[in-house]
Amino acid sequence: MAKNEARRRALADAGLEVLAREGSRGLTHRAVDEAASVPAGTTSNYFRSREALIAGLVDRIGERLAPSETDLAARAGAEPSPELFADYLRDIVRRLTAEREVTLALFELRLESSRRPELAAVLGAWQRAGFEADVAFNTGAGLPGGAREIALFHYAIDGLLLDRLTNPIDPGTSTDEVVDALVAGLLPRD
Amino acid sequence: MAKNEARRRALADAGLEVLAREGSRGLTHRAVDEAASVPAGTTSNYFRSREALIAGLVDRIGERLAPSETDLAARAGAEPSPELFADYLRDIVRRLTAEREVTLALFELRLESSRRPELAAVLGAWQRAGFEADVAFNTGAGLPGGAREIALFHYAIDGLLLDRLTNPIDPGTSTDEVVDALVAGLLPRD
DNA sequence: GGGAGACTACAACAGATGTTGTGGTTGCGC
DNA sequence: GCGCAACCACAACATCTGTTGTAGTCTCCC
Repeated sequence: MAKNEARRRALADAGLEVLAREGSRGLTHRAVDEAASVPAGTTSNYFRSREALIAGLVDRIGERLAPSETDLAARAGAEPSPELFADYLRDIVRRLTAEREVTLALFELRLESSRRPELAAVLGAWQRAGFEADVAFNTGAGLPGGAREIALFHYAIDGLLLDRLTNPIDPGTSTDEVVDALVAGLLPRD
Repeated sequence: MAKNEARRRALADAGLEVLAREGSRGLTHRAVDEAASVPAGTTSNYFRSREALIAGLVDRIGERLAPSETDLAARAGAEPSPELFADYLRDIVRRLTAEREVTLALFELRLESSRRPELAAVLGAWQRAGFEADVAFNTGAGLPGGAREIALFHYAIDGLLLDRLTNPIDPGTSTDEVVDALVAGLLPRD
């Protein structure tokens, strides 16, 4: 049993890279070894089976996409307004677009979870927790909109990201403009 | 060279089934043979390489998800209104949710196209054509909203479908309600 | 009914992949 | 210095996969 956590994280990161670059099909122990520049067999030592490897990637993606302390602090400070909400949203989208690799890997994992119950449990719980945190922040900040409205934003942002990271149907409009239009439409007035 | 079109379609359908059920990783010639209940090697005869197989699936998905004649006729008949627009949208979402298999396969292919330029070209063109048809219908029907607004609907609907087909974050709200909320928010007033 | 051409079943092979085992090395407590 | 346990590199194996080739079968037109 391997326990070196730093190396484990490095391997998981390499795995996410492979997943984004080559897709679920290319995600093999050996490919991760190569991406991480470690001797062949190392990934097999840390993640004994392919299933374990995927589970490791899910854990790691949770770490990578968790809001940082500074983000949370910034959120807590300012006073609520639709403009602020739009600011946050633009930031999130910008970050996820920049972390293209992780975001694409997350889409892969979400699809994978549609056919692996044990993955669905872990990933679903993580997603729902994030969603509920968003709702809590929103209501806590005195912004309009409850769970339903926040869910709408999740749907739209997910679809937007998928579009922008693959084949944009409307490349003429900037991503920020799209986000603003979404906020204008979906955030309840007052 | 094989030319039996009916069998070719049957194989492509089986391929989409495999793609949805097992993911990109499980999509192999032999798996398609099995799903289609044909002797091993048949899929290899029709789709000489894995790439050709994927291209075949894209073609087939275009056929499967094209709006039917009757749909188009129904669209052409009625007089435009936001309610009608919502009706259409609910129908589309219902249909894509029911054809879970094809929709999931399409998501797989979209992700795959993010790393296969030749796939991106075909799939991207198909997507953009569908998008432009939606825009044309919308403006032709005298409904408010141009390309930008229709794009918002595409994003939101895609995200909604992905959510509903994998791990719904807000199972309490019915899909129809979500669509209605989207129309209420995103369709320009008058 | 016979022959040409298309279609199909099946075999074969090289390379990739998941998984397990086996030694060797390293670092740490005593 | 010594032993122990954790960690690591590497080899090996059976299985799966993509791809190609070949021979058999069917169909349809003359």
